[in-house]
Amino acid sequence: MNVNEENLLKSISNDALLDLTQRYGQSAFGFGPSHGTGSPARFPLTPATDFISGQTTKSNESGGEHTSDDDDAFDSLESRKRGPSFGDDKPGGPLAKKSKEQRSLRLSINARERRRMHDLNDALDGLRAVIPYAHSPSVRKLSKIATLLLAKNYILMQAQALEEMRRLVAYLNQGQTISSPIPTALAPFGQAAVYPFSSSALATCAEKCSTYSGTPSSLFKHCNDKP
DNA sequence: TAGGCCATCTGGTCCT
DNA sequence: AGGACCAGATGGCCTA
Repeated sequence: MNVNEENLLKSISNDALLDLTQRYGQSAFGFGPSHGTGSPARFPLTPATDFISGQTTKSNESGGEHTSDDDDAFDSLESRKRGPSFGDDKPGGPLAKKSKEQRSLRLSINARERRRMHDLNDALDGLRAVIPYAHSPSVRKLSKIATLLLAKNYILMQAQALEEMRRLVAYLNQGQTISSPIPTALAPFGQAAVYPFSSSALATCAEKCSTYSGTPSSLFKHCNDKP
């Protein structure tokens, strides 16, 4: 992990997300209509390096293009692709000095580790799939750290929205038992003077973000504001 | 060209 | 003993 990522982790709630949004587009956390078809990518990618080509050219991208059945073959293939310092199957390489059994064991361990990392990447892909950000061919795939940080914030945001809804339901129930039902025209969204929360507070972060058209930095400030 | 991100290898540690 | 997990090292690819 590099210094920037450490800083991101230390300041997840504000600066980190600011940074991530700036890097991954203002439609990060964009809901509804903007989801996938929203604002243009903040990463002006050339056609040759867009998301699609990135997937195809990056042979080791998560998702795994090989199964565990061909691990051994893949192992030596990857070793060849990686270059001289990974001489596990080359004369003079680390494994060359070891016995055949040790080498076999090492290759087996490597394959297992590779499989484990592929599983981890599959899980991260699954997480990316449910995180609301611009899933667009022209937008770079979220990095691992960005995926985790955005997922965390998304969960916090959903929890906040849920809490708002609970408070709203509690308020409505209270109003029905104590006084007459609230007329439709006086629905909470239009009754800041009566309803304990402001209309802006009623709109969940998700709703706010879905209609937001400002800069990413102010978007996340917006979402982090307490009602 | 530097920096970010990634996949892989590797050795160590812990757990079953 | 074998497998899972982890962190460090390394090199490749891509972008600004």
